[in-house]
Amino acid sequence: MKKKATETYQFQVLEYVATVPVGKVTTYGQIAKDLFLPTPRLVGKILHSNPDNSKYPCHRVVFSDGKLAPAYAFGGAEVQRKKLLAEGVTFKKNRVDLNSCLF
DNA sequence: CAAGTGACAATAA
DNA sequence: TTTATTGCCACTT
Repeated sequence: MKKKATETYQFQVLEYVATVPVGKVTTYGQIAKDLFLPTPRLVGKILHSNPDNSKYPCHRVVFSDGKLAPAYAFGGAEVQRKKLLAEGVTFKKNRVDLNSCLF
């Protein structure tokens, strides 16, 4: 696969998400911070424009509060919660325990 | 080429 | 604790 010289944040974010190990979750702000994105909104846009949501574990990306995303691709926040729980992510009531699962 | 849009986050009340 | 509002910039059309 050939990469264009125009390295958009898109690819970086996708790769970052792919780097997140199972049983861990990351927040949009965390990604933005690590990838030096100007704003966390871009992460959401990028993931929304994700070329292949099945290839990248976008379900491991949650809000900074530990809340799940409104879900557009993975079938719903409830489904996402169940999926993350199956991966070993600890949940706190309605939020992800970022204290232990934040990558 | 230009304008609109948005899987957010931080702050305020 | 919650909801509400603002700011932010690349991606999509």
